[in-house]
Amino acid sequence: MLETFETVAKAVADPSRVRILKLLEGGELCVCQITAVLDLTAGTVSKHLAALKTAGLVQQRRDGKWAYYRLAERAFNPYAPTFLRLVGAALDDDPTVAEDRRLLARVNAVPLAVLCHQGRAALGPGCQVSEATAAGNGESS
Amino acid sequence: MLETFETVAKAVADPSRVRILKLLEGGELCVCQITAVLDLTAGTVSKHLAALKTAGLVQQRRDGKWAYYRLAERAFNPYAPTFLRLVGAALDDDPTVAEDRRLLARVNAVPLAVLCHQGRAALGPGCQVSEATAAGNGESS
DNA sequence: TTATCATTTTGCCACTCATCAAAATAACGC
DNA sequence: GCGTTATTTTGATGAGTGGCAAAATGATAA
Repeated sequence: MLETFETVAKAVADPSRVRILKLLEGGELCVCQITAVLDLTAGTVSKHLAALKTAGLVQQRRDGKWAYYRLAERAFNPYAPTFLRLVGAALDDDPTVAEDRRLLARVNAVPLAVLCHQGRAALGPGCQVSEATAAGNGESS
Repeated sequence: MLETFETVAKAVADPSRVRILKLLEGGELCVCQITAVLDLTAGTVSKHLAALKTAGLVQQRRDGKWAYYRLAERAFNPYAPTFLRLVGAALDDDPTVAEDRRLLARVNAVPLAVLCHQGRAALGPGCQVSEATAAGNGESS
């Protein structure tokens, strides 16, 4: 019991995983979509999703090559719904979460095949975290 | 914001700290009382309490040599009350938590001075975790 | 079957963390 | 002040973890 609780709490205690949960509030997403928003390696995102799944916080659906994840509606972990509600009620005004949602909107405009192949680059200029994000970011040439 | 959330979530994601929170539901406790129940080093318990305090989950009160901790009523961390409610509503039927409460009852029967000095030994026989806890534990002689 | 692509798994590394033992503080009593 | 006692802090250590790169797996298309 304590261990079950610990599993869910640990799953929620990581910022990347919380960001994923907040993204999934808008509906199910493909792994490569999440990867593009978070700007992490696909392997890393996959591991995070596995942790969330083990904790009973998300469910998986496979459609061909793509794997879709969504917030768990049927919870085998008794504490999962409570934590999901908690996360759902929190962080809506967090800047990172807000930015993630903004990026998600652009991600949704890109076909999956293109997105999976190009990654974050498919979002066009102004979305490369690595450079000129904090600065003015005004490359026009 | 995300970081603030993370701090509280991480604080709750450790079994020892959850046990402390569940103990404090019965009212404020001295460090040595918590130490006796959890059967950990005083230093370890102190560090756990510091983490809970940083997360805004508990408050501290000093009375002479003794330091008392209690669940936070005034929360400077906006997520603390939610997590406290969550923990408060959970794990009441967990065996470890139940056993901790049983031990706490015995701890409360011992004067602080004695408890602090003798530690868990002050609880009398049958409370030494190291031996004969999983077994029948029936010493009657 | 073979090639291709999305996802997952696996090493690996840097870093965090829970724990203990011991030293350092804090607070009392003398 | 000095000694005692409770708590906190400080190394030190072993276990766990998030990240990436690359290999392995799953699944489609040719």
